[in-house]
Parts: sequence; C-alpha cells; structure tokens
Amino acid sequence: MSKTKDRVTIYEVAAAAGVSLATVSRVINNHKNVTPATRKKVEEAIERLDYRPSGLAQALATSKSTNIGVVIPRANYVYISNMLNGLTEAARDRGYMLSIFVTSHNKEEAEAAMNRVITSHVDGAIIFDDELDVGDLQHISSYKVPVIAINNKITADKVGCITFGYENLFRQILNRYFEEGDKKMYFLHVHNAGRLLARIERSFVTTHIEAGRSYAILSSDDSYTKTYVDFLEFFKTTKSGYFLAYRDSLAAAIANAARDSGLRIPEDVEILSIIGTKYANILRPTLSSMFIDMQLVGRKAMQMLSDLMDDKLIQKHHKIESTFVKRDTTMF
Amino acid sequence: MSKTKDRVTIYEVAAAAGVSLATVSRVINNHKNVTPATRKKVEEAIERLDYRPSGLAQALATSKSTNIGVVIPRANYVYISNMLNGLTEAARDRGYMLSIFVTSHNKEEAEAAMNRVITSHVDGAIIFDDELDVGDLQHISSYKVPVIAINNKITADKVGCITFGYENLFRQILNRYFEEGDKKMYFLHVHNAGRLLARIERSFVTTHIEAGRSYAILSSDDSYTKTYVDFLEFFKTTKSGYFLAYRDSLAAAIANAARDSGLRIPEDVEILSIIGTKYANILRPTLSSMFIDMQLVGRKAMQMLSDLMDDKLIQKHHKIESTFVKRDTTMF
DNA sequence: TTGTAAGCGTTATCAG
DNA sequence: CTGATAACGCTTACAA
Repeated sequence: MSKTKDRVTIYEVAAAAGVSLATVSRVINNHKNVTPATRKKVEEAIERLDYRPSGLAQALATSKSTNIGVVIPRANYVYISNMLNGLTEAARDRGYMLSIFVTSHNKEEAEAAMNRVITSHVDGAIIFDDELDVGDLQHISSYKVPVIAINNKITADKVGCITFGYENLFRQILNRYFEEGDKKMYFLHVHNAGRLLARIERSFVTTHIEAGRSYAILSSDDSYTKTYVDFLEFFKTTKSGYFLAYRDSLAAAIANAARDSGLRIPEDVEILSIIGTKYANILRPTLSSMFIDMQLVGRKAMQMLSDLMDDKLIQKHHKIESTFVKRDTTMF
Repeated sequence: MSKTKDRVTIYEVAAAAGVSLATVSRVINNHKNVTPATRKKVEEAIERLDYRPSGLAQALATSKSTNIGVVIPRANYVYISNMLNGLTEAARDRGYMLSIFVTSHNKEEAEAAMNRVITSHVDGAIIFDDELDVGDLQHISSYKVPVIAINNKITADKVGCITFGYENLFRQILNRYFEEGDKKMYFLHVHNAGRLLARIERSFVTTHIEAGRSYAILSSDDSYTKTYVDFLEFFKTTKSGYFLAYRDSLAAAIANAARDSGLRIPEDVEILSIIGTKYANILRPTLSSMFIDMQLVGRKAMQMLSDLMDDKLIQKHHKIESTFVKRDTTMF
C-alpha cells in the first residue's frame, strides 16, 4: 500500500522534546515566554522530525486561512495573466496564498464560484467577473469575506472596488475622430466577452447617435485566424474604415488582412485596439491602443483588500484610467 | 466594530432542523440512510440559515483538502498562463481548487515555496520549477503529497513528471541547417531564464562543436525594447545571421530590428523562436518557431496528478514533443 | 434511520 | 515559564 508515514503532528514533537504541545505551539508562533533552553529543545525536535505545522488546523483554530480567493473568467487573455501576476506578487509580499476560481461569462457559474469561495474559507476575495451584481457580492461579504470587485462598481460594507476609466477616454477618441477623421467606424462585436466590452460597445453606439453619425457593428469570433479570414473577405468589397477591436490579436488580424488585401494603414484602414497589451508595440504595424496596466491593477487590488481586511480602507472605490497611445494604425 | 454575524455552523443548522449534527452532515454529504422527511427538514434549515459548510473543517476531518498546489516561476510569460489555463480547467472538472505559489528562478525560493506547499496541506502538487531536484521533490512527497513535476525528469514513489522533447528536434533543426543553410548561428542567452533554456543552450553549443562549426552566444535582456535597441546596434556591423531566441517577443525584436536596418528576412537574417506561442503566427513576418501546447501540458499534468492520487498512475513519465513550424523567418 | 462521541491538528485561556 | 483543557467545524464509527 502506498501508506507513507503519517504527517508528523505537534504532539509527536512535544513528546520528542519532552514538553507539552502548548510549548511547541509557542515556539512555532514565536511567542515570548519561552526559555531559550526549551526553545532550543523544541527546535531540535522539529528539525529532527522534519515537522511542518498543518495550515489547515491553524486556520481552523485561528479562523485565518491566509488564503485569498481570486475569481477570474476562464479566457486566457494576456491582460488577465498580467493581473494575476500583479496579484501573486503582492499576495506573496503579504504572506498570502492565492486560490484560483475560474468561471465563464455567465451568471450561474459566477454564483457557483461564489459558493466555492465561501466554503473554501478564504480571508478575502478578489473578484474579476462582472457578471455578479451588488447582491451577490454583499452575499459573500455577509460571510465575513471582504471583497474587492474589479471592473464592477460596487461598494458595500466589506466590499471595495476598482473600476476602469474607459468610456470617457473612448468617447473623446471618437469625438476627436469625428472632427478630424473621415472614415466610417466599425465596432467588432465579440459574443460573451464580458460587460466591459458591452459597455464600450454601448458607448460607441450612443456617441455615434449623439453625433448623428452612421456606424456599423461587425460580429466576430474571438479568434485571430477566423477574424483574419473574415476580414480578407470583407476587404474585397470594402476598401476603407476605422475599426475598433477588443484586443491586440483581433486588431492584428484586421491589420494583417488589410495589408494582405493591398490596403494602406492608416491611410485606408485605421485600427484601434481597445485593450492593448505589450504586443501592441511589438506587432507591425504597431497598434494604436488603449491601455491599462493590469499588473498594477492586480497589485492595487491586493493592497486594497489587505487594507479592507484590516478595517482601514478609506477609499473604497479606486478608478484606474486607461491611456491612449497613438501608434501606426491610426492617423491621430 | 465590523463584527458581521458569525459563520453559521452545522450545530445551528442541526438545532434549527431539530436533528443532530450527524444528520446534517449526512445530508450535506448525500449519504443514503436519511429519510426524505428529515432530509427535507434539514435542507430547509440550511436554506433558511444560508449555511455553507466550512471547507477547512471538512478538510481537517477528512484530511482531504480538494486543493492542488501549483508552483510556477514568477515570470508572466504567455506560455505559463496557457498552462495555468489548462490546469484550472482540468482542476475544475475534477472538483479541485488551485493554490498558486510563485517563485523566482532560484533554489532558495523554490524550497521556501515547497515548505509553503507542505504546510498548506494540499492533496497534490504540480511543480513547474526546474530549480528543484529529486531530493526536494521526494521530500515533499514524503509528506504524502503526490507531485507532478513539469520540465524536470524525476520519478519516485509518489512523483510523476512531464518532460518536453526539445533537444532532439532542436538538434535536428540545427544539423539540417548545417547541411542546407549558410549563415552563422547566434544564440540569445537570457540570464536566469530557467533550466530549459540552459539545456537548449548547451545543446546548441555541443551540436556546433560536434559539427566543427563556429557559433556565438549573445547576451540579452529579457525585454523586447532592450533587445530591439541592442539589435539595431548589432545590425550596423553584422548584416546576416541565424538567430535563436527564447520567446516570441525576443524573436520579434530581432525581426523588427533587422527590417528596420534594411535587412531582408529570411535572406539576410533568419530567426527561430524557441518557445513559440500563438503570436508567432500573428506577428509579421510570421515567426518560425518550436511549439509545445502548454494548455495541453496543463491538462495532462492535472490528469496524471489525479491518477497518481488514486494510486493508478502507470506511466509515471510523460514526454510531450515539441513541433517545428516553418514560417517566414527561416528558409526551411 | 438517527444520535453520541471521539477524533482531525492547531491555538488560546486558564491555572500552576 | 509551562501544562491542562476547551474550543475551531466537521466526519465517522459505534450505539441506540
């Protein structure tokens, strides 16, 4: 049988060191009131037995798990992994581990994830899933789980949030283009790409309507190859336009298709990548893009959560502005 | 004070339903031997009190945490997030959560991470950090933690591994080039980029030596911009070469610098991206690259771990071969 | 079918 | 300074 030796417990250490388990506990928690001599005895026993305390038992006894739950959508976008990176580093610096929960962009799964977060007994949660509403988040925080919501404007008792400043800048870009540019604008609609995109799409529509401009929504798959092929077809008949794509790879698909169709960028075809990453600068033509430093978002979220858990988060809502970087795919 | 109501426990549910806590436990664990009537009473009480069992207490009682520890290097490379994605999905399908531990590429941190994995009481671990050796992994598995090591050929009692088939293919590519190509080869050395790169670099050297060929190692920073600037300089004096770069962004830096220096790809400058991602196909020129499906690696790792935990992993070592895709940056 | 009680591995509150 | 002992919230024989 694969019965390896059972986990060494604090009792065995106590026995080996000839003290009580209480003393061992004091040693591993660096409590004062332990004679150097006994401390040494205990430490040697620990070393000898290769003892590691059980985080589980500690968590149960102290009701602190040093675990942070992170809920993210399943899509493996570069910007999400950037955020995860900021999160992991900030968490590590504070001595927390991260438990990852993935969801799709749908409400049921998001709520199921919530339940798993609750039962998993985390000390706090960072939730990047805009399918959840105030009720859901209040619900989880009623379990004494402080929450930072990302991309979801919600504040409540133990709930803080980080939102992205996209729409203002986006409108500005459009309005400026209405004045100085001359091409018709096309928005790439991606099904189920989350509420952020949906909100931007709405901005796109209303800004056009307010300006009395015509526009078009193009339905797209969230895949480079498919989009590339579609646009090769598209550019057979349409020879110019200003295209707004959700992410770099989609924007690149349009750029590549345009070039391969003999169109000039940005003279004939202009493209804006809405959620830019570092690839916007690596791809050729370099992509004009809107940008948010997701690594920063991750770090900030962890910092806010940390404050929230200590009951000293004053600014419960933090807004991170996006920036616009003009590169080769737009005129301005 | 922020004293929200305390967590509802199984006792309160039992009291509310007028049964004992054992019965409640049976209900939440779907044990048979519970009258529909009592089951209903209990379920109503659960609903009414909005009760969620504590995963912590369950884990302690059953010594199963349904948690898998994942150790990954801190670098936020696309291929790592791809793997993470495969991992998260496979884990979710099996009802596990993932606890993430990040390390840098150094042995001490890796060992510290090991300790955290051990105390965190996970049911199994997936370790993608090639700084650890057999001893370290045996050590963790002596705590009854089954382990799958990725990119590290180690098998032991409760240890399985996934390795990458890189070197053979790599040597093949080089040897073929020795026959048909004519440029001098340059290997981009990146400091602290892990043992996989180091191993490939060694292959590079020995293959050249065996063939009696001269070569060069170029020291590089792991940054697109820095590499791009360096190569702009480099191409002022050197006008041709076959360059081997660790990842897509570095390969793109060379390609862009070459083009911006008026050099032709692949006639003057050839480039191979060693760890290709989907961007190899998006970038222009498209990058010839070696490729491993890291999402698959993640899924496979989870599957092997799952088998290992059930004591029915027969093939403890699984090798995943890389493939070579010729694209625009090489002649063949 | 249901209840009682002994763990699971710690921490923490008392006495001593 | 150290040692009993009661939690922490749940599972699981064993009894009833």
